[in-house]
Amino acid sequence: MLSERVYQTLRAEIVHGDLWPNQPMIEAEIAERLKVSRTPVRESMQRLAADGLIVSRRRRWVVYEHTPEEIQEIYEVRAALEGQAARLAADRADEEDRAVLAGVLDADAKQRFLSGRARVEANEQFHDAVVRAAHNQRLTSELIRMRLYGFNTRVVNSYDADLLSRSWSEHEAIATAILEGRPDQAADLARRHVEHSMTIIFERS
Amino acid sequence: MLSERVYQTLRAEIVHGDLWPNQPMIEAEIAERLKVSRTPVRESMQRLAADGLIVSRRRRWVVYEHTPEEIQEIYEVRAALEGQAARLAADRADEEDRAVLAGVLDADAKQRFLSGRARVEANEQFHDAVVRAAHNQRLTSELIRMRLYGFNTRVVNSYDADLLSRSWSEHEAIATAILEGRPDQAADLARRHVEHSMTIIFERS
DNA sequence: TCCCACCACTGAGCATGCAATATTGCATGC
DNA sequence: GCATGCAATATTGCATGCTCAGTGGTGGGA
Repeated sequence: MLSERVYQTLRAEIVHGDLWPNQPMIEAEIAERLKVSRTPVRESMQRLAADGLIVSRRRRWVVYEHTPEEIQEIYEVRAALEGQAARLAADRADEEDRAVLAGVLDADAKQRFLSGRARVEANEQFHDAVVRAAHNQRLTSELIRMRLYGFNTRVVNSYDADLLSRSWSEHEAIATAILEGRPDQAADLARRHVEHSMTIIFERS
Repeated sequence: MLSERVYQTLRAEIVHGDLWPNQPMIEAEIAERLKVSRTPVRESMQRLAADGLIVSRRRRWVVYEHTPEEIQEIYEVRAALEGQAARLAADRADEEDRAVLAGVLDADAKQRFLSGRARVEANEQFHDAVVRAAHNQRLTSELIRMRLYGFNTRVVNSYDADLLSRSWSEHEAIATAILEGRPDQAADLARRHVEHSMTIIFERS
């Protein structure tokens, strides 16, 4: 379906940062650029608006700029979900999940993360490994929705060496709690990990 | 906007149970019934599909029927969010929140709930009071999304006197933890409360 | 009688036209 | 020089027509 393709394209452009907050999104312009009619573009707009990525202001679509308060709120929701993911992972991780989790935390990955070369990717891989071990598809998709904002990438990219190191230790602690089957502790650590990264955003700005 | 009105109408019809799972939703039919053209109906379909309420099967829209596994997944997500709401409420509830929370748990409300007369409403009022005290708009809207499924209402309606009583006690315990400012305990109790109601669905079916 | 092929029909995907409305720029007056 | 009102323009909201895919029904042959 064209409308699906348009939606994916626009969403990627917003999250990746090609389209900036407050930038107007003009139906006809996008339609021409993507070589489709306005109809699939309109349908994509509805979905992007439901995702909270764009908003209609005075009969115009613009990329939405989240206020600091809203970013904090999103992080609080995400903290709850990452906590639940870690909890369920500690209960349910099978052999394959454990292998994946151990894999994303090996010495090689640590080097890449701490050096900053692939910090965003390594970070995502860890959180993906946890959520995957939770065996809950809905939780997975909700967490993807929460990570679907432009500001997430910026956060991890703003870490200095000290914070990268601290963040990695937290990952290790969460993984250990999961692998050793301590759901309450895993949930607590994961929640605090997200809360911690949240406070960093606001200290910096 | 017509498309907004159509969306609200259809969503309400699905959640309320006027439209049944697997029932086909025909664009032209709905357009005629609601006296609008097919365009706003199409746009509503996109949003309903994003909500997971309808699904396109072989080029036709039908009301989606969640599998038991998916219902369990949704409850696990909701457990995490209600837990977080209770945690934040324990940290942040102001005088007005406390009054509301006490109000929905007074002797009169208890009577109405236990007698079964207004069980669904009283249940929603309690959870609303908690989420309101959490002072997090995003968490509120995510929780509303989670309660937006037809099966939720059916759950509370299937409670017998014993379960109603047990459920009320859990509400009281959560409220106490919030009012006395014990976030960890409030979160734990709220999460277990949702998990508990979840297990009931599956024991019954 | 049963099975298969073909055809008509239903309904969604997309394009486009038209109307309504908000915005912008310009002219005019104070 | 600045404010105000009007006209032109930009852009969305909605309606409708066309096309194509999937479905079901019907007729003919084994």
